[in-house]
Amino acid sequence: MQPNSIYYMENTFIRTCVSVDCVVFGFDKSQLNVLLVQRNAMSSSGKELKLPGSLIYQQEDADTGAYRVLNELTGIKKIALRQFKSFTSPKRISDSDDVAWLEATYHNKIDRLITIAYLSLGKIDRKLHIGPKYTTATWCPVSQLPRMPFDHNQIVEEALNEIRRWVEAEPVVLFELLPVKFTAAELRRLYEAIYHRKYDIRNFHKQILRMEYVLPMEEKQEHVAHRAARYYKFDRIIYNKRKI
Amino acid sequence: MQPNSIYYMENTFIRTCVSVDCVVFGFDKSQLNVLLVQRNAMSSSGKELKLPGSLIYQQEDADTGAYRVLNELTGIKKIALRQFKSFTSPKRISDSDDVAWLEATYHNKIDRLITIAYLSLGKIDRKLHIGPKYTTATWCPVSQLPRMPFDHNQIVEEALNEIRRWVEAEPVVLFELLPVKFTAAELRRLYEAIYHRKYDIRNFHKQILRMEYVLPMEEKQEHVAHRAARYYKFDRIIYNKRKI
DNA sequence: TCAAAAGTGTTCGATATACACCCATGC
DNA sequence: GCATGGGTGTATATCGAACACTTTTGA
Repeated sequence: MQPNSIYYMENTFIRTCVSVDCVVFGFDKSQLNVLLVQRNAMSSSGKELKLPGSLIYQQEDADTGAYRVLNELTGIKKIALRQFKSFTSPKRISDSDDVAWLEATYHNKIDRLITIAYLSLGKIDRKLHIGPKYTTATWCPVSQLPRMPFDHNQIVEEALNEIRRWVEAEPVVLFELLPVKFTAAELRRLYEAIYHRKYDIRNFHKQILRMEYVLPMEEKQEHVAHRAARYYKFDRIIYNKRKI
Repeated sequence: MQPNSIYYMENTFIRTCVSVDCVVFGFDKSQLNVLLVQRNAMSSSGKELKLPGSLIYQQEDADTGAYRVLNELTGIKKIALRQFKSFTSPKRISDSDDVAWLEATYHNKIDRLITIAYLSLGKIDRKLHIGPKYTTATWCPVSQLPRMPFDHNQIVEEALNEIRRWVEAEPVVLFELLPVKFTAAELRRLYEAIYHRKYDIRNFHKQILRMEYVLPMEEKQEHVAHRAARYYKFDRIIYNKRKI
């Protein structure tokens, strides 16, 4: 029996901590932003911003942990959330700064850590009620993300793909990213940000007409230096009645 | 500070084992089947069949663990595999039979276990080279699944949704489920099994024409008690060249 | 009066759906 | 010759893409 056979390794099954990390997207005029938190400045690596996350507790499942993280961060109780991938590489905590930060934060020696990544969406103008764990939270445009600890940059990359699948399965989530009343151009720019392509304005108006749960309002923009745009609103009742 | 506040709980972050469980689908004439293994008969619960799976090792990521499980089970080295969801509820190992089986199998007290579920596809007529861990493996029609341990029934349910997403993203996986040469009717019945709906025969032929990587062959069925059907084959080169 | 963005219609090709009859083979 | 399943074509609706000009408003 060789030392590296599977039989030799049977007594080294991992026992590991498990964390959740949340990629919360917001939308601001023309681009997607990610909500990042500041980790206590004790690093020389310059990686001060990271995804909000937490180890999960003994009696907690991952969904509950993710809700807890977002609630501590934003004060929001009800928020749509979607697990999208686990990240399990043994190398994901190889950076010594990251190891040191983990041990300082959780008062435990942590040799392995897997994380379950969640996707969520928020309105960017909502006030954040930041809990005691983090000092600041920042919306950061996805095109200008800093280098982050662990594999958080990769997690955001994959979240950007997942958001399309989510929108296709449940278009309602789009309207989590927009104000209650929004213009056709705002909705179009949101699609453009998510799908990373341009949409023809005329065709897009037809597309809105087909979304029977997006209702035109009488109200229009005011004090804009061009023809005022009509506002639309999302109708949840019609949305829930639609057949798919 | 209340005993049940998050601060109190900070010293009870989980350290847990992590497993992978693989849902391997096969296709047989008209329905999807799942590859199940027999767990050593020591239970009174009647839950003898389960998804193939394993705890993962200290230096192994989950993908590697899933490849290892399938390789031990089938002897196949190269197999398409897709992580699709983690299952983390503390209650998923509440059944006492399941707890006892875990401890007998892994020689460890296991109080919590999260699993990362994988989806894979195999040809149902392939000979299985079953490794030492399990005695038998069985293809079980998804319509006749037994009650299985842990949350394995739920995992299969979710895999049945995931397979559609996978097929849409990478249609190549369909042909993992079919023999090298197959008839239009076989491909159609595979779609019907995956999408759980009927397809019109004439329209389906047009759909095959549009799949430029599905080539008609000269060869036809022989010794069938009806008009012989043409065989088709999947052309991987054309498939890889296609623009999406 | 100008700059800036809003709003609007038609055409084309591709795709999805509905639908009914003849063909080849083994028994 | 008959039962069984294989193979074929047309018509309609919907959808996505391409494309240019007029309208409204504040500065």
